[in-house]
Amino acid sequence: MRTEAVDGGAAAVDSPPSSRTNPIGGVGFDGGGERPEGESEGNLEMATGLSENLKHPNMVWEVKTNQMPNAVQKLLFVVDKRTSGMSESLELLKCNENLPSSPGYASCDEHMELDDLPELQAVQTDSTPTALFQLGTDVSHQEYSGPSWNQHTSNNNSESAYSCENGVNWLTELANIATSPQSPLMQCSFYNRSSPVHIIATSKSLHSYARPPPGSSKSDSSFSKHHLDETPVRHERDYGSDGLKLISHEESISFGESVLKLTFDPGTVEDGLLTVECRLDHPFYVKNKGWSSFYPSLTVVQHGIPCCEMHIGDLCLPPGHPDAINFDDSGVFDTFKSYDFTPMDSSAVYVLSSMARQRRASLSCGGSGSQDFERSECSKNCVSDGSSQLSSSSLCSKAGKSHSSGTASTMSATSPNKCKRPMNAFMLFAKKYRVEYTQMYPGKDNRAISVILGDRWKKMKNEERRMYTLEAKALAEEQKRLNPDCWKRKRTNSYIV
DNA sequence: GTGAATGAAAC
DNA sequence: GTTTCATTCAC
Repeated sequence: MRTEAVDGGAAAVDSPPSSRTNPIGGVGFDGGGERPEGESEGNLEMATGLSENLKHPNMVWEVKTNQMPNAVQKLLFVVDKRTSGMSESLELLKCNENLPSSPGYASCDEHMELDDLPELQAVQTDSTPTALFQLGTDVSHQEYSGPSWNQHTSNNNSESAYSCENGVNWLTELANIATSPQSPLMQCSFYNRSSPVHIIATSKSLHSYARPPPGSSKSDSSFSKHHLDETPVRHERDYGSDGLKLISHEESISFGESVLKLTFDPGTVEDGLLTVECRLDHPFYVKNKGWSSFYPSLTVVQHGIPCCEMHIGDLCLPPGHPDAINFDDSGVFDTFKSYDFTPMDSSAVYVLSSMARQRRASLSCGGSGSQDFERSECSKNCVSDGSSQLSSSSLCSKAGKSHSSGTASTMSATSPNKCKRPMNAFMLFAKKYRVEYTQMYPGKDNRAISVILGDRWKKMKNEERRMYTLEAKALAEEQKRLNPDCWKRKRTNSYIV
């Protein structure tokens, strides 16, 4: 499979005849060759090819199977920016990795209650393989009559409701496009959707294929046929009904980038385990926690999605999952109130923050509109997330934890103007591994753990530290923007009224 | 409240 | 160059 830009400022997902294209989303599995002995686990790897600027990664889907580990299919999602007006705004479309709980889905969660988003509709699916996805600046999604990105969409979608009028705000149009039924971002009904989710959704077949074959090993063609013949719905129907339980994670370097290798347990014996590679900042929707990632602060900066910290045992849900819908993540969404994004941000973050602002205005909840107040709200929301044991985004961290420590929780109501310094790279590392080390060395005092952590930190290679440094920088930049005085050194008692 | 680590930023 | 403070929690 290949993806390439086409003329007219369009992004296209082209599926050559020879590719074993997964009909639901344009990611295909190349099931060729024999499965290496001893491997019983499906291995679906996804990687996002990052451009030099992390903010604007080219999305590269990479699919491997155990049957043919050396055969890697890459899907590069490129947006042609030649067309005027195709600002960075559209880049969000290529930044979405579209995992079941990918950033793109944030905008399509019914429970997000985005007042200004088009109403979501159940997406019908059919089995027709998708050949092309195209977005043009002058053709709004509802007008597009060519081969549909998502042919699993309902024909009776309320397209007319989203009609683009002259002079419509580009961002609004973008939002419409991004949230249209045809948009890959909107394939959010887990059981119906295509795209990323497909990664997991269709992995059932991959898994089944990866399992020890009932008889002789399956051939490439059989796998291919199996894939093409079955509709996504059939794949997804009984897949992940209870979510995917995260059972292990590790960080590794892939294509020069730090990636997370996650292993999920679908919960059914026949499905085996699912191994996925994704970016460090990839958010997942976790049962009873909401959006979560291993690097919440990176996620909020990269995708604008405040997250809780993800842990082993977390149950990842697709946004369309009933449990996901029932989870009240309004607090997470309200976090967007904290960000004062400008059109210069030109990202999904800006779009979402704008929506959040509109929503806030419509709700007219009153109270201070100051950032500080909102940050307090943010903290409160994070803390109020009782199901989340650990911190939410570091930007929205435990500042509001309000335990007795007077110095640490100075962002409380008593000193609303005080914000906490963002963590540096080591602190992020320490926070992440302190628990692990504490368990590893039971009985060790926390100070001793700190020594071990410091020692470990010094021994780490630069590339290993890089992810933390990156996250720390992102945090610092964000904090500077939101609170330039954050690093102001304490003048004794001066900030305590 | 202290301490133990590291690092960024203010003094 | 020095100081402060981010996290964490037993003490």
